[in-house]
Amino acid sequence: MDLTRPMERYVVHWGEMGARWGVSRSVAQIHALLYLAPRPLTAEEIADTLSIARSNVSTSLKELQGWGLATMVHVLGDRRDHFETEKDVWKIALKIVEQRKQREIDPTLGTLEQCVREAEEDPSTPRDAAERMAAVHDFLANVSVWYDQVKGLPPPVLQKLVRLGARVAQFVGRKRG
Amino acid sequence: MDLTRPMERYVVHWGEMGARWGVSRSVAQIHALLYLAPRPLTAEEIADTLSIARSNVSTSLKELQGWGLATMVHVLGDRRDHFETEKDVWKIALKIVEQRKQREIDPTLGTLEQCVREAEEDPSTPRDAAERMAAVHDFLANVSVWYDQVKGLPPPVLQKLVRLGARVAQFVGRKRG
DNA sequence: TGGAGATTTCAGTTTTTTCTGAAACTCCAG
DNA sequence: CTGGAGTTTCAGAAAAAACTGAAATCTCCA
Repeated sequence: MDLTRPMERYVVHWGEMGARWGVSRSVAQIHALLYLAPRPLTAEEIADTLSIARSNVSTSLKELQGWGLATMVHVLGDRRDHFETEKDVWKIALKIVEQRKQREIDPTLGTLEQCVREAEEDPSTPRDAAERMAAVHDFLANVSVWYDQVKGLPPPVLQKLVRLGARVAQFVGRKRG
Repeated sequence: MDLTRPMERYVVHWGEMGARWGVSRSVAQIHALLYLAPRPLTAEEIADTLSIARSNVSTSLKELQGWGLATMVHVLGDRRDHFETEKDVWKIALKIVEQRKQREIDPTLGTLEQCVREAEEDPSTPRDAAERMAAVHDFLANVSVWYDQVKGLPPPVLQKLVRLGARVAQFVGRKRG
């Protein structure tokens, strides 16, 4: 696919961003490309457009599919696989958060629980340390539960909430005050 | 400093987590260590405890200070620098988010603005593509403004909001409905 | 002023991650 | 079957990131 200057810039920047957040450059670039593309692309088109190896595209697409950020589709009369991505930014964001939660936060909660339990049993671990670990655990658990509730809300409602911003705190304050 | 088994496990896990989120292992481990430590530690103690080079500790501490996650303090009668970290998990979280916003989101907003502007001027860039870039920009801008409002709320209020979870949406819905 | 303790810098090494290209595999039409 | 288009796998190359140790710098005090 042909990339105009601004599109290229977007894709490159998105690659950098991905890298800073623990996703490989290629994966992020491919996602950005699919996001801008007017139609599903084949792996080869992607490789050509971004100048990366065909095999790299294959691997990266698999990873994107694992994140739920790319889906394979077929075009009538074409034997090749084509790929596209969600275009709704809110849905994209929710998927990313969901995945990171599943892959990192949830396992961390498990580990922290064990740490806290062991720390409480172990007489040589200072009480303070155990309490601090517990504080981190509780924090993550709270945020996790919050997210599970919020993720179900339809994007427009989420948008409304975000637009309201801190004023939500006042609503809530009044309700309880 | 002596690390008991559970503490060691905590520190190691936190190191892994850091690595997955774009912070070097050492930096994350040092932060975890300072978080658990009962008193400010010297760079040398940190190096010994974590078995990493003294110079690495120096660099990492500087980075942590840059994030606002470690502060230098002095102990009476001791010439060496000692380091400690915030113990309130909410405050730690807010600092991290604040920094990532400043370092990554804000510059990204700038880039996206330019991309969108150029894309609108450039006749060879499809209208669709320009609109999609704009959608990402607007999304990030919204979240950014939201965060700026929310970060000022005192941690206890934030906690309350998180505990309320999705029910906040209903409050808001009723208020407007 | 000099020198010991403390810290930082930085060039080079090690480790980790990412990417490539060739080979292997799959699937289908002829 | 057989051939070719399409895709995946994987061992090794390349690139990027993290880490080390030695030397330079700083700082305080006798």
